Amino acid sequence: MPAAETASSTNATGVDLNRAATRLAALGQETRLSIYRILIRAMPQGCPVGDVQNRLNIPNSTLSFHLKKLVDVGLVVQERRATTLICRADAAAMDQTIGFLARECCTGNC
Amino acid sequence: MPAAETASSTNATGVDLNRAATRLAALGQETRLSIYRILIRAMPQGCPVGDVQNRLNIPNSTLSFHLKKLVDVGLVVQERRATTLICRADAAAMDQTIGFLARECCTGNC
DNA sequence: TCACTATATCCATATTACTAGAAATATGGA
DNA sequence: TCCATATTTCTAGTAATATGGATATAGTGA
Repeated sequence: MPAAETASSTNATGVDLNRAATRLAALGQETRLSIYRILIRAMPQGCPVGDVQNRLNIPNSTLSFHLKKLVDVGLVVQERRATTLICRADAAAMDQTIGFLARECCTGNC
Repeated sequence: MPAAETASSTNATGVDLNRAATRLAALGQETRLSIYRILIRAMPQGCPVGDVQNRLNIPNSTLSFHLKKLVDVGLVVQERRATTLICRADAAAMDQTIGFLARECCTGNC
């Protein structure tokens, strides 16, 4: 009898599940989704934090809070260039997440 | 000068943004992502609520809470068949959401 | 109508997330 | 070193979300 597919299972699928959920949750917030879209559109050069802030018109502390989440889950990477931080969307991370959703479609039954 | 891309903008993109964020947030929770994956794998026949519960081993109130969210955002549709409710993942809704993420890649700069 | 199964709602509680002002840190130039 | 700019961390208030037991509702067949 296979183990129940609980959210807390610790096998490989559980790890994938956790990572996918964490990333989807990161994108599931309007401000962060807005940030992410700006970075997607700015690929592959990336975009400085300050420019993102100017586009969104939000306090820097709020932006930093959300940006950190995107970086923490691996959807965004940052690179210092002098005093500015360039942010870039990590396309591979997104592909991985989308892949997790689409993979194994229609393979089980109830 | 274009309007700032705030989360609360009310143009078409803002509506799309809100819907995408809401759906991604719905999937960004391990239990709900588990539910959704079960339904993806059970396509196109779908899966009764009770079977989902047996697979996940969670209280029915908790399952109902999460299932409702997935239905509310349009990712899952339900169809009554006698006393059981058949749940089905709505592939079009998912495509729409993924499309929102991927669309207009690399078209802007900072 | 009654009983049975399937599912949802109500409620209380615990946890986590969002926001933004203020202060702190980091980097490079004068 | 001192300054200016860029960005983060701290902090606290507020709001939203998750969980699960108890209870209610809906549908079906006897």
